[in-house]
Amino acid sequence: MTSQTRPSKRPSKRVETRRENERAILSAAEKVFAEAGFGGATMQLIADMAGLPKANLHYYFATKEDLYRRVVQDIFEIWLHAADSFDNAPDPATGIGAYIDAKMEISRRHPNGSKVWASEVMHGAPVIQDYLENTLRDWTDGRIAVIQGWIDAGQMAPISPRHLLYMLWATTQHYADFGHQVETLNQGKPLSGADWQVAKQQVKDIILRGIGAVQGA
Amino acid sequence: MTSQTRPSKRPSKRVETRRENERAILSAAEKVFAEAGFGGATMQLIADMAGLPKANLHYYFATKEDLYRRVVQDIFEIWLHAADSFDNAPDPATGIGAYIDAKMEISRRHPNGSKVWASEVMHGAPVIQDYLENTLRDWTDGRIAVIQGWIDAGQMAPISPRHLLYMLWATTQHYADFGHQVETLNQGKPLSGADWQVAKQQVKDIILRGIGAVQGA
DNA sequence: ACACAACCTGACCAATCGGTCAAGAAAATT
DNA sequence: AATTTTCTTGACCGATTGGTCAGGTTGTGT
Repeated sequence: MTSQTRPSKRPSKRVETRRENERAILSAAEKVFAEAGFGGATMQLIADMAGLPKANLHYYFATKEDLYRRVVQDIFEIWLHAADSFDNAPDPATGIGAYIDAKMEISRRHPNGSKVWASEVMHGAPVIQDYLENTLRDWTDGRIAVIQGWIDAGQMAPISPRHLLYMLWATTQHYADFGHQVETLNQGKPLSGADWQVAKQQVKDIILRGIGAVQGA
Repeated sequence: MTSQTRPSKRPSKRVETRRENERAILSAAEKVFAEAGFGGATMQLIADMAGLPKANLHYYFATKEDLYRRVVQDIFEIWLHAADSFDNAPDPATGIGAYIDAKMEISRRHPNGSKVWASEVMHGAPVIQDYLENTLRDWTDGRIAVIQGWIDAGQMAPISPRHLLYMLWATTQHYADFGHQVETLNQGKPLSGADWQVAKQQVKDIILRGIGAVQGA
């Protein structure tokens, strides 16, 4: 009974430590990669921030690129799942509005992840090109179909769904990727809760009005 | 008469060579910095691309950081002057429309510069923080006043001028910074002239409609 | 033609990087 | 308690980097 034959029982100290260390490393790596870029980041800096000796990082992640890949993949998951609110929406105002909310919240809560993602794409997506060509392309095609459905149903103006998606991505991610610029122009202070509320509302207002989104079925 | 006492005459071979070399270096540097980031870029790679020995780079630009600073500053100038079309516009549709056109054209013609700028800001603006705090802040305040004037004159909806600017920056720069993603989702082919036309028109349509821009005085 | 300044560059260097490894510590298994 | 497995870490290494420098070349003014 004291043994851990049942996997649902309290995890062994080994497993727990491993999970903690991996989380500490990934968290530190996300921050360092976001602040310095892949080329500017050093394993030593990540190790220091994670509170572990450098050699220990290489025990959990064989190479710098492996570690980086994990960070990018984790972000991609979050990024992709933000669109769950997109589906099953009765009308564009609800669906797109919820998507904007979700993506703005990601920019607010995961600014470092957003930056890593942006950096990866900007440099030609060296490690996640296959994700772009498969997962993201499929995802995009699906949402385009949904938007086109709304257009066909006369629930919004006949715009290009694809470019609308780009617009949503750009506008929401700007608050993370260019957060430093936004902060500098905000007297050097981070956006307050109220500021975020205004930003979020304004993005929704302008875009939803811009595409002539109709509320209700 | 054969001498070059008059500065307006044909420049000496020395001056000409210097200008050519500097331009070659800056052009190569922009590309390499955009593709690899500051940390990932190497002086050797820039030198190879510029067709010069590495030591020669250090003759024209003392350090890697000096070279990088010049690249960023040059971009900033272009970026800033895109707003000339903004001023003296009779109404929001004309002014903002022209600004969108100008910035979309920059994304199309100077994608590398855009990426370098984005990368610089994303990493906390280590070399152009003072530009952000002074030049850009003044510039921004000025345009905010212009937009507020339009709002007060009832020529557009009462939105937050500041967040509108962020939206314009984000949407237009997306086509440069995330150009690789856009291209991947476009069957892996670069946007055609027609594609750019559609993108440009759509950004203008949605935003101008979104802010309730009124044409004419 | 001469002298001076500007420009060019191969060879070189100290510093830093990602990654390795062997030897030991800690935990799990028997 | 013994043994095996997993984890930890300081010391180390080859490779690459930004930057230097001495000596040569080229252009310019006199």
